[in-house]
Amino acid sequence: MFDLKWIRENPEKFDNALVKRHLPPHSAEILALDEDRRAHVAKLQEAQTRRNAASKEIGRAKSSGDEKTAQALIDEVADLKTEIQDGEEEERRLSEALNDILSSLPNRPLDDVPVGKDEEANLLVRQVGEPPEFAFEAKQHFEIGEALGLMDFETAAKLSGARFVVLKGLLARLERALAAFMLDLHTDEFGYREIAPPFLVRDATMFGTAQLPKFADDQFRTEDGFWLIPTAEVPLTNLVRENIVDEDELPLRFTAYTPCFRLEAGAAGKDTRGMIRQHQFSKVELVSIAHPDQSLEEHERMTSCAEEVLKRLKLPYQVIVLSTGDMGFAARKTYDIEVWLPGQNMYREISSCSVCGDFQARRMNTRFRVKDAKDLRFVHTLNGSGLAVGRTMVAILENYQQEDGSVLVPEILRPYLGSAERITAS
RNA sequence: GGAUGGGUGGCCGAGUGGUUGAAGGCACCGGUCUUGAAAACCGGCAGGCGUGCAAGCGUCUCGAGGGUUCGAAUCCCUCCCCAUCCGCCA
Repeated sequence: MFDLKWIRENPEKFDNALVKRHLPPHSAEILALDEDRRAHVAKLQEAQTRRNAASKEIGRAKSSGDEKTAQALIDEVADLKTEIQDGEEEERRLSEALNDILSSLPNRPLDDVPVGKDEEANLLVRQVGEPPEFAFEAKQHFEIGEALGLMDFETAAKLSGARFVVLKGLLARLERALAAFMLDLHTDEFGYREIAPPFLVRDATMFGTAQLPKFADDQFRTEDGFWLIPTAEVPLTNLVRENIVDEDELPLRFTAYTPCFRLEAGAAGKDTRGMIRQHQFSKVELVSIAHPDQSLEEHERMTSCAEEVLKRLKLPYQVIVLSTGDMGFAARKTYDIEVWLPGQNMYREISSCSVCGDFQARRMNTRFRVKDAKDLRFVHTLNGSGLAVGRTMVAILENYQQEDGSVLVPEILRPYLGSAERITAS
């Protein structure tokens, strides 16, 4: 969502941002609507002013017993009434039209975001860790998991169809261990507050983080009108919807371990095998509600918090900055963290950390009161995966695989797995 | 699913047709007092939109929309949301 006043003053910047996102310019259309709307508002308010003045006079006339003057004024006001009603309706219509456009346009990329058509234009920021060398041919995670008898896609298909998995034994426990490890790290060391949020939310919540109205087709919806969250970003960010928060409690940092549900409507044929792309996966999410002056700094910090998970798991990864063509709708800038997958011989996304500026805050109407001034400003919001648990498991299986088909447990996870050092066929 | 009661400013909470955009309290801001702080006292303090260089002016908003009325937070209708009790249930 955008600030109309800002668009009025910076139409060319606004359009440039859209062009960077490979969308046609919209400022002319928006400003025409806006101008129309303001003209109507002015006219409407004028009529309202006259009505209000007349109403007051009616009160005075009546109380002084001047029925004749009162009646004349009443007749005058009756005419104004239809004018006002028509004006209100027109104003509502124009405001809605304006809102429909504004809420369907993506956020403006920051200036330092590489401009490009798609992921080809993403830029490498840094690489950390060395891909492991194997004396044998590295397998993909699903080969490893299935051979261990702990990862079962066939049974999952029986239960739920494609893009689901059943994990068993130590792999099921590994999922829980990873979540616990990540949450402990983010809460104990990085100051995030652990939240256990609802996984079903309503329209307004999905609108707040901008899944709605544009991406309804990517979401699961219950018959009762609830949406299954596609990420904990949705409930965590909306924790402060319609709130006025204290300036000195910023930044608010939240983390949650939740399942995420995605229709993957546009991903037919992509990553059909294995756990990479599922309708349901779990993720530990990080969300910050930040002061506008500190949101960029917070973005770097959040990214480093997510990276720390991979460092401690000793998984090699790289950080890239997404190009304007690859960035999500609400983001102004996004770092993706990609983990090395020996079985695929490539880096794959395991985390995405975005700073959204005031884009979501405007949709949620989340503000803070400026100290020593009484004006209200929109907060900035950020979100990042810290990390996607399923893909982290994939990375562990592939990076820690052994020639005999077993998988070593990263040291830091062993306390969470009953001291198990190795996952073997059961 | 059945039955009630509710939705008012950052928060609590008065207010059932006529300067009520809304008492009072809390919080917050400024000041007096104090060595400093607290307390006490005095003063300020809703948001959106429009207009204006600005001071300001206008307008809308008491969950949302519609209606009655010269006039609605207050009356009527529809919808949304919340709470409590009963039933069911982890």
